[in-house]
Amino acid sequence: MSGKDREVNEGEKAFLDHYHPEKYASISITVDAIVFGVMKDTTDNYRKLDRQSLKILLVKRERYPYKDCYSLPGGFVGEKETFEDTLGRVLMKKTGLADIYSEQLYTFGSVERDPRMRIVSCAYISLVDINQTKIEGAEWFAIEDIRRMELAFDHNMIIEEALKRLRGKINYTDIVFHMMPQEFTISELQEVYEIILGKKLLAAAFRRTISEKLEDTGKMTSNAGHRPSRIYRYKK
Amino acid sequence: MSGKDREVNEGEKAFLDHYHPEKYASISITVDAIVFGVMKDTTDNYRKLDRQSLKILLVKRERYPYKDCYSLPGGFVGEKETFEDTLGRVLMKKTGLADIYSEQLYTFGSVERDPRMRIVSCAYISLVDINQTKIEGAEWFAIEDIRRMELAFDHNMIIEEALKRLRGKINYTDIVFHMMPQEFTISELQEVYEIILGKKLLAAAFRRTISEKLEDTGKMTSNAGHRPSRIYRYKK
DNA sequence: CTAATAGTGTCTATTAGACAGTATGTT
DNA sequence: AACATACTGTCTAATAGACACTATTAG
Repeated sequence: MSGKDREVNEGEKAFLDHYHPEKYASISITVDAIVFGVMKDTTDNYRKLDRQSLKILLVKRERYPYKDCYSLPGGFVGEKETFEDTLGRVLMKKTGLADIYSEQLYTFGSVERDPRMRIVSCAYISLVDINQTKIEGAEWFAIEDIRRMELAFDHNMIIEEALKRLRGKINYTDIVFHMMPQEFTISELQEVYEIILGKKLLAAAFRRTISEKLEDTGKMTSNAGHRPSRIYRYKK
Repeated sequence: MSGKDREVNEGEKAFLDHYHPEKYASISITVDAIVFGVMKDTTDNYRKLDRQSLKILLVKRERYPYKDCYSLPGGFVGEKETFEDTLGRVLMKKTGLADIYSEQLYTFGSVERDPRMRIVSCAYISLVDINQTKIEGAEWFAIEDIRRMELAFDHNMIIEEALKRLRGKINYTDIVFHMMPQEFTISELQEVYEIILGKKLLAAAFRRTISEKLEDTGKMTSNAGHRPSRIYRYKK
């Protein structure tokens, strides 16, 4: 039983007519997005595979506070706006992204996290296939580089929490595929798992377990300087 | 880099001096608690074990909106109050509980979830050992009964989400033990798992896997009308 | 003795880890 | 040929499911 379509009795109606929201605590809410993507870093050695790295989209703040610092893309939730609407609006405006996979991460509400006033951040994790998207106004940063930067607010901490969540979910969900290109090799996929989990996996075991989620495209890689690889897509 | 102790330059200082929070969107935040506990329902048959059931604490609303409806215990977050502080304050006031295990569940932010104004709910799951606590002002309800009730706001839905989270975490964390009495039998523990997972488990397998988390108290049950059971406590 | 639960033993099926060994492109 | 990667086969270890079997109490 929730909201709009509910029947309201006389007593409640009278109560609502005299309710003054202005007199309650003034806390603002922002939605911040941790947008993850996987990027290929091309190598010079013709024989070696391109290594991939996990990246996050950051924007440079144009205003105070933390002017000129990098931060997660985010913005204030409007009074008639759902978190998801805010997320979509903010991502479009600050990064140029539209319609990407997102899920709520956690809500950060410590009192002093923003110097302006009490601002609570509802953080969302978003995953994109970097190849399919054109970014405007934001830049991709590798996790290792971000760890050496001082981001605005508590955003360094938020990113670490996001990584933990990714790591926790990768083995019992199919979220990784939101970051993968349409077609990929098992080795590429394995490398993404390894980056997120922070450890090497055994190729044989990985192939066995992952293969049930994959569909053979019939294509093969070429000009790799070594044995070609089957190209797969995510099944279902 | 976050909040209070940060060095602030001249430009940012000037900006903050002229910042007026009042002119931004007015959204209120509540913290709502889903307090879970396990209760023994005594049987008449001297031979049968007492069955247990999973319960949630609800309070009857004394004010509009949803006056006289049952709802989750909750309350508004003060401007200088963390979510955890609000949670503690609200739980103490509405249920008499203090210092109980809690973790953030999810933040519910749909626009129409409260008829008064835009109110966002940051929901927390709390787990208590019912035997150790005295409840004042709230009542325990079995899940099955709650499913047949119409709770205030979107609280029915929030409870379902909380159950999903419990179910998801029970197998890779030790959270259940927050709901268990200090000492318990493996059968009792197994029943709690079964209630949360909504399915029967095989006793032999359950004993094997759970035993590493348990410590024998040396005590046994008695007067049970059947073979006595070892009594354990949670190890570590 | 019987009902009801406690607790063990064991066979099987499934899955993960380890790792050797084979396959196949490019230069 | 040699390098780098792709891919397969197989042995082993660990774990979960199934289920029969034994143990122990109160009445």
